Amino acid sequence: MENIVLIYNTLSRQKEEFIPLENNVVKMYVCGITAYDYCHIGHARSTVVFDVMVRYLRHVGYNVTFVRNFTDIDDKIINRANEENISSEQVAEKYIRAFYEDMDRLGILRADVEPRATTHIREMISLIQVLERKGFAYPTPSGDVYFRVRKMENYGRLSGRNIEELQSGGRVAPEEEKEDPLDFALWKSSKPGEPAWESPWGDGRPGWHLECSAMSEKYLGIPFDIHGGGQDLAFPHHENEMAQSEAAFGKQFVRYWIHNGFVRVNSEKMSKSLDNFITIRDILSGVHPQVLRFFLLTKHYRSPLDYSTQYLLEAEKAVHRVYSTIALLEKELSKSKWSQGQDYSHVEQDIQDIVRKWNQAMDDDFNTAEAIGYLFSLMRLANRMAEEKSFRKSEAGRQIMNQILSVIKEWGDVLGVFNGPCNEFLDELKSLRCVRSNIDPGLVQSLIEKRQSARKSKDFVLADKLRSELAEMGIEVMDAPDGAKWDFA
RNA sequence: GGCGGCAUAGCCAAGUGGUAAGGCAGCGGUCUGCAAAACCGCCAUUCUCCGGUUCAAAUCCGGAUGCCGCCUCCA
Repeated sequence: MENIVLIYNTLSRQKEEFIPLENNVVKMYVCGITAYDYCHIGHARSTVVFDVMVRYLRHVGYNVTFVRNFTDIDDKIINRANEENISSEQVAEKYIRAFYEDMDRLGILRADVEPRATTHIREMISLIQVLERKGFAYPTPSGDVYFRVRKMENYGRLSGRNIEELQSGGRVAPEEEKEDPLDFALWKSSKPGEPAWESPWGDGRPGWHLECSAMSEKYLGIPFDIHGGGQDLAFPHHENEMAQSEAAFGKQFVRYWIHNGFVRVNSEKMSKSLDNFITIRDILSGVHPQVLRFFLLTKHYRSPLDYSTQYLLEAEKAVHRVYSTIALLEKELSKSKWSQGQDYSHVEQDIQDIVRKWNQAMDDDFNTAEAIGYLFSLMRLANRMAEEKSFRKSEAGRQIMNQILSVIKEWGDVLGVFNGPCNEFLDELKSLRCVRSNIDPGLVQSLIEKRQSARKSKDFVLADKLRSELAEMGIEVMDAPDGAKWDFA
C-alpha cells in the first residue's frame, strides 16, 4: 500500500497509522439508524463521512467489506408503532425505506451487508448463552438478562471513564433485579402485546447493544479493523458492545474506533431530545443534495459542524463554482481543432503538486476540509489557464484540461460530489432556486428576449432598464457571444 | 459534581514546533455598450487572555475566561 493513512482512534485518543489485519483487506462496521423516524442532518453527516471513508479506502487500493446495520426493534420503535397504530415491523419498514430514499439522493453507496437486528435473534441468543456460560451474564426472575459490568476488566476504556466515576455519578437509579446499577440489558422480557421472540429466558427482545456484537462478528469476524458511529454512541453503546464482544470471544473486538462529531444548531447539538432537528427531506426540498453533501464535508469529521441556512447557501455557491469550471472545461474540450502550442509542462507540475497535497490531506485522518481547499486551488488554476487563448486552443492545453477533468472526476468519486453530469446539476440547481425565490423562468426568458432585441437596436437605456428589473428579481443576465444566459446572482 | 473537546480575519474554515491553506463577503484592476462570470492584486505581523519551555509556538506546558459534548434514548 503506497498510502499511509492516519486514523484518529478513539481507543488511544490519538492518530495512528492505519494497518489492517490482513494486508489490503479492510473490515468495517458502522452503526446505522434506529428506524423510528425520518433521518435528520446529523444522520446525514454520519452516513456521509463514513461513506467517504469507505470510498477513500477503496480509492487507495483497499478491499473494503463494509457493514452498516439497521436497528429494527427497540423501545422507540415500539412507542412509535403504538402512536401510529401500526406494527413495529411496519414502522421499521417505513423508515428504512425513507432512509434509502434520503441517502440515495445524497449519493450514499450501499453497504456490502446491511443486516437487521430482527433477522439475527438466533445469533444474539447464542451470544448471550456464551456470556452466561462464562459468567458475564445473569438472568433475573422476570426474564431479563443483564451483563455483569464489574466482571469486565478495563470497562470504560473506550469512552474514557472508570467504573467508580460512573458509580458516583449517582444518576443511575438501582433497579431491583440488577446486581449492580451499571449492568446493562442483554435481553429484555416482553410485556403483553409487545413484539417478542422465544428464548431460553422466556419471551422477549434483545438489548440494543447486542445486535452490533452479534452481527459484526457474523459478517466480519473478530477482531475487525474499523468500527464507526456518532460521538454519542461511544458511551454507552460502543463501550457496552466492546465489553460484550470481548467477554464473549476473549479477544480484542475492534482495532480502530472512529466517531464523528455532531451537527449543531445555534451551537447546540442537534438531537431528537432537544427537538431542534431538521430532516434531510426538508432540506432537500430547497437545496440540492450535492450541496448538502458538500456542506457536510467542509469541516473535519470529528469537529462539531454548525448548521444554518446561510452556511448552506455558501456551500451552494462553492459547489456552483466547481461545476461552472467543469462546464467551462467541457465546453472548451468539445472543440475539434487543436494547434501546436507552447510547452505547458509547468502546469502539469502544478497539478501534480495539488494532487499530492490532496492525497496527503485525505491520508491524514480523512481531512476533507483541507482537501476541498486544494480542489479550489485546482479550479483557479483551471480557470486561469482557460483564460489564455493560446492554451485553450493548443494540443497541450487540451491534454491538460482533460487531465484536470479526470482529477476532478477522481476526487468527485471519493467525495461523492462533482461526479455527476454538470449540466444536469446546473439545471437542477437553477430550478431549485426558481422555486425558492418564487420565480417563473418563462417570465425571465421573455424579459431577456425583450432586452436582446433592445440591445440589437442599440437601445441601451431600455436594455439596462430590463437588466435592473431582472436584477431586482435576483437574476443576473450574462451576455455572451452565443446569446444571453441567466442565473441567480 | 465527574470526564472530555473546542476557541484562527466580518462570516465559514485548514493548519500539533519553523514563521498563517481554501471558501463567502468586501475593496482596486483586466474583460464588457453596461454588467455577470472568470482572472490579477489587496484583505489576520497574527491565531481568546495571562504566564512558562524553546534559537523558534496558533501549534508544547501551567493558569484564567468563554462555548460545547458525554455521564440517560440520541448519528
